[in-house]
Amino acid sequence: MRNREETFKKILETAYIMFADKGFDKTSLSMIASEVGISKPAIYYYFKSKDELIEYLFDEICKEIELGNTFDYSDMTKTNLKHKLLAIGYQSIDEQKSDVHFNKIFNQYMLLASRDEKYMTRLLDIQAGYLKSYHDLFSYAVEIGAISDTNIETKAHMLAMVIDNIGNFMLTGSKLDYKGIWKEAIESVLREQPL
Amino acid sequence: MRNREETFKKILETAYIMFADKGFDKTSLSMIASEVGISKPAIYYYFKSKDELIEYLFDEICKEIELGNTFDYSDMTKTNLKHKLLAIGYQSIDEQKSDVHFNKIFNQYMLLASRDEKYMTRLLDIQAGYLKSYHDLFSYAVEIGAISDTNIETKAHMLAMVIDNIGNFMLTGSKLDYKGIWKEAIESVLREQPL
DNA sequence: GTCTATATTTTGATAGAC
DNA sequence: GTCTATCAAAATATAGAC
Repeated sequence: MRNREETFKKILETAYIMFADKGFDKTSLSMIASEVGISKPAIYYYFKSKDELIEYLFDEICKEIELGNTFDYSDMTKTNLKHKLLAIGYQSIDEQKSDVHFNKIFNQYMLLASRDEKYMTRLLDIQAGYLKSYHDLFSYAVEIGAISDTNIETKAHMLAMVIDNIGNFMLTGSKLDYKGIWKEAIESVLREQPL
Repeated sequence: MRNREETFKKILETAYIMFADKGFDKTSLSMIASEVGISKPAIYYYFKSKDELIEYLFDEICKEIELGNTFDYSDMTKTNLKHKLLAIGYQSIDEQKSDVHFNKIFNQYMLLASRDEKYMTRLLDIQAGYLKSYHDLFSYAVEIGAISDTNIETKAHMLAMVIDNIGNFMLTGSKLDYKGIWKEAIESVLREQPL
């Protein structure tokens, strides 16, 4: 016997994992119910349709991303910029390892978005915020004189592309030197153009 | 009235587009048949199941990728290396624009792969070949003395990450300066470390 | 809140005529 | 080769009892 809140949470957690592992379409409400330990109609007490469950999960994931979408660079200095950037990527890589489900389910929402504007607008927002967080960091680095201000937006986008795709590659199980790749990306970007 | 070969081809083309647009699960054989202009059972004359159709399409796509997975750098010189690299990325970006379906369907196979080893092994092969093609190009550049040989594998992987993810970002419809990002990636990588 | 029972729809797939 | 007719399975969703 569980109360409303506990069951609700359990459904969300179970759906998150099963949707990630098997995909939205290959995960039926019966399967989720069975895994949660309730009957299928019980799910309809909490969500009025499967699509609503999928959408609710999407909202939760979006909120969590938006929370972690900014960097703390209050203690950034001319000398520790490179260290800061390295740490950002390394942390992202480590997080990837600890939550294997996130990227799988997120990629499914990306596909959903290409067919449903409701998802698309939200994802574009997140993407823009994601790119902006790198740009803001570089702007600050320029402000404190840590780097020159040439092409900082493009550089920021380039780094975002690298770390984002590292996540995709990790999903496939390829054993590459991801931290090395990130380090190379940072060092490349920070190398100043010789005149 | 069509002959066997024509109908077969039409089914494949139609399935490719519909699977990309709506997804494997949301595209039924009835819908494909209707679009092709035949009845659903007619499809079973050519493919013994929906899964087989999906798999056949996968094989075709893989073959095509493998064909375009190598670069021609026979005419590479010390002075045109940067131009060569730029051209490779620009071409990839332009191709992306002309075939909007490719990345959509390919991402679905990536998800399939995470649940089916048959797809995974093939995709890992392709991925490895993809990364290797960049590595080989850099090795050749070292050979002809166009660049130093420090970290060339990592650099190659970094570039591959960038151009590959540009494709993903383009899929979302984000209007970024993709060619600028690629140019920045190339210039960053080619900048030699000051001693 | 959760259940059993059931309605409804759709899908993948087959049988068999032409 | 393609069709009509049909099957069996599975899914979403609802009704109504407890």
